[in-house]
Amino acid sequence: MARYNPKETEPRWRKAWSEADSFRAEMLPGKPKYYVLEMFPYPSGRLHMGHVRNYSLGDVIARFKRARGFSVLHPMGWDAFGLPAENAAMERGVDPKAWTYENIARMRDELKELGLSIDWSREFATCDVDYYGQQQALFLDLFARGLVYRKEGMVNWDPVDMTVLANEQVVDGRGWRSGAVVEKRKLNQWFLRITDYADQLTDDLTTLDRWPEKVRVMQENWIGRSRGLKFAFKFAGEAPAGFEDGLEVYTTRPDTLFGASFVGIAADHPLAEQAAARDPKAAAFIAECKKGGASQAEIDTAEKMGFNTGVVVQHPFDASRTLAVWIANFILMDYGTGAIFGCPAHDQRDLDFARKYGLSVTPVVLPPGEDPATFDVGGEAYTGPGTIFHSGFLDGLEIEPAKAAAIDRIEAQKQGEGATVFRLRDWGVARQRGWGCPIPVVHCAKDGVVPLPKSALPIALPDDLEFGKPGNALDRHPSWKHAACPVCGGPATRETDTLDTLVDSSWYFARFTDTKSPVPIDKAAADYWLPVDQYIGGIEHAVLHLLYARFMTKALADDGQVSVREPFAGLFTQGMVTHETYRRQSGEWVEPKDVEITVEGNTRRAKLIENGAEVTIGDVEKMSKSKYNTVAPEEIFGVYGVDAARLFVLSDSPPERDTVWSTAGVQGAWRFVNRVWEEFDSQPADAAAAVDGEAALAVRRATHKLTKQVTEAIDSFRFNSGIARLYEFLNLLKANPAEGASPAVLAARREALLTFARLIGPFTPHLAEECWTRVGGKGMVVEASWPEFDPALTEDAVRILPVQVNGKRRGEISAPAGAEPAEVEKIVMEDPEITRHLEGLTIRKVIVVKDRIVNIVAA
RNA sequence: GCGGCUAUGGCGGAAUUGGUAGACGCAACGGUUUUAGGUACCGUCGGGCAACCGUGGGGGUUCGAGUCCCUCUAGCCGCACCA
Repeated sequence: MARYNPKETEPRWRKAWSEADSFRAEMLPGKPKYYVLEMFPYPSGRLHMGHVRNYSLGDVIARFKRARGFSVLHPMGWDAFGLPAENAAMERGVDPKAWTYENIARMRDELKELGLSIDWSREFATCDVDYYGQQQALFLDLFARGLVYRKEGMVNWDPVDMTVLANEQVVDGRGWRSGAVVEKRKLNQWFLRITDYADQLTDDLTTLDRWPEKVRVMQENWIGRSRGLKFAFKFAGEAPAGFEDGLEVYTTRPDTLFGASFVGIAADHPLAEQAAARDPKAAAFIAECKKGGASQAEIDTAEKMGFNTGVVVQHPFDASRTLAVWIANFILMDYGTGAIFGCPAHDQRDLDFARKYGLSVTPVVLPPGEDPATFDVGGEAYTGPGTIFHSGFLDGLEIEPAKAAAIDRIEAQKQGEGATVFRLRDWGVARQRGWGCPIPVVHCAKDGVVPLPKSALPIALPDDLEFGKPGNALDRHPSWKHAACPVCGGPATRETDTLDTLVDSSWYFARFTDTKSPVPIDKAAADYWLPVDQYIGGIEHAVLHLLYARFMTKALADDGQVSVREPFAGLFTQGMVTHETYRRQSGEWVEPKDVEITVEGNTRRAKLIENGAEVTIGDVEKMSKSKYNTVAPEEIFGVYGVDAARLFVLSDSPPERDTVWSTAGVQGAWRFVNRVWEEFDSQPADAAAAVDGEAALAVRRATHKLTKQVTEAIDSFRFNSGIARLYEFLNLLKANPAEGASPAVLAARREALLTFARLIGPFTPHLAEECWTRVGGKGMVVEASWPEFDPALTEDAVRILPVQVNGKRRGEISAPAGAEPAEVEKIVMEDPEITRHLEGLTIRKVIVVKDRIVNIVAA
């Protein structure tokens, strides 16, 4: 009996699938479709364990759905524009394009080695001129619909990457890739009107019932819809220049308007700038405010500070009441109108501010049960429910009706109106980079910004960009930017900004439905395949990519290019692959492969293989090059084969959780692979057909039960549980070996093995084929249908029922499946082991849960 | 601060969704094979001598709770002076 040899079998089966073109996706009208997509990789050049896990997860679903009769689309491509290529170019003087395509070639080989059921005929990279040319067409379509605009505005500038970033790409005040502290700069920028879709993007979250709750919540918070009132205060004296219509504020608590004691404006509010112009003290205060950091810790500890501008406004409901306008450091210019009214009694920040500057604090919401004569908020603002008081026409109302009444009154006075405000800002998409999709417009001295006609597309990147120094290589190219204006024919300058790479990934899933289409999206193909039925990727894209893709889909739907309004019907966010970290005594990181672990009792120790030096075992962390805790997939493939590696990453933890890579773990998977092969190899290929007898029936029942369990486990993303059932079943087969078995058992085993080979197909596809062939399966597993189970055979004929007395387990009995309570009770009462515990007790009640359990209540 | 999630043996995790807690794997321990073993195979494996006790702590509902309710604690993730 030969040991299983993955080095020989695995490439052979991959070749067989490839030759049979097994994974080509086809539009078959009579068949249900299923589109499985994993987030496409950035071609860094090396496959890591995170990729192995991500693509193995998707492959399980793809192979499973294919076997279940779906026409499956499971494509692969490359998110290939972006800064790493430019950095490599700058550091090593290589050409970004050549560097990227070399990386793609290497990673393609590694991915193919994983044995994924991918339709490689649909492969593309976002840096293919065909793809980004189509993206330029799409950009022009959005432009024509008024969803693209240019605006001079404050933008996030990453001084290291030397480019603008979207709000979503700034994390804790730092660039998401470079980690550099982001600066504010005033630039002329390209924006997509994602805020036009803010309502839909919020509302439609409720339709995404196969998305993780967590991601929906994160998106909802990011969009940050709030409903309230926008209105303008009239000035008590003469209105400052530019404020003839008053000072506009936004509030979600119009019900507390009578509790207002001041008006606050942001330090960069135009009115504050006016104050600074005439008063050096105001200017100094504003400068002080701007110094404050944006980090979490700094905001938490920042004290409320204010500066009274001397400007005074009138209360909208009582012109005799006036409110001073303060510049305050806790008000943000880019939310709402950059100005608020302060109601200290019912807002903690306003209260802190009022206490510091001795402003009045008037409660206007009376908590239930409080005495209006004595109620006082003290040091803590009251934000709970209650009845409005001290508030003129609002007195006696509850909060919600009071909000409505206040809005009605303001609207009647023509001072403002109910308003919805979003935290979401428009998406700044221009990047000052040379390795990206050029924006297809020109700047003409006579005609201004002119979009190019589609006939001019693609606007290809020049091949001789010079990336040796920082900054935009396109901008400094000697000739590329010179173009003719399509309107007047005169000389014009090409836009040298390129599109954010997140634009590339916001529609690639639609392009996969027809990668050869002469227009961006082939409507028929998109209508057949979209939406993506199961999308799989990391949680880190919960807001960025997933929000942009949703926006793009809605925009394209409104443009008639797709029919769906949501791109991803199901989303699964998988956990990371982690590993222990190791350090020398000197503090330097050490790679796992250089470390030997020894175990004494419950204590694990590590030392260097090289010289036995003591190594400190650190935390388990995400595999990363900087922590030296990576394990190279190709080395694992070389030792244990691809199937063992796939099996381990799928079996160890539930897919949504982080999984800890361990050599011992993959060895366990490897043992399973070998045990499976042994079992198939020991089965005579020509077993008899007769299937009866007790032992044979037991094997058959177990087979059908297994089929049911594995099917359900895959359907519900509980791959680790499904694999555990497969392990269990193998143990059972070993207990009923082929050697010396009756013809009936041999036949039952044959059925079991043919089923087993198909059930392991999604997890260990190569092993599945080898096993299937060994016991005479017809064709290949990838062509075979998923095994069906007979519900009648998934249940045991005889049930072991635990018997409890007063909730404590006192024994067990055997009863036929489906036995009636009376019948079961009779068996129980004949069991001396159980009745022993009932001596001297009176039976009050006997609870029999059919096929489950018996509980006797006695006293 | 707000929102979300999690807590089960030495470890990763199961538990038919209210019905035998600890499946399956890893580690450990014992054994067999082997010239040898960081191989393979077989066995043991929550705690306790036992009655019993055990799913982060406390309380509750129930014949019965890892699962439902209340409460507390710890940890993780996301967001945030958002008006």
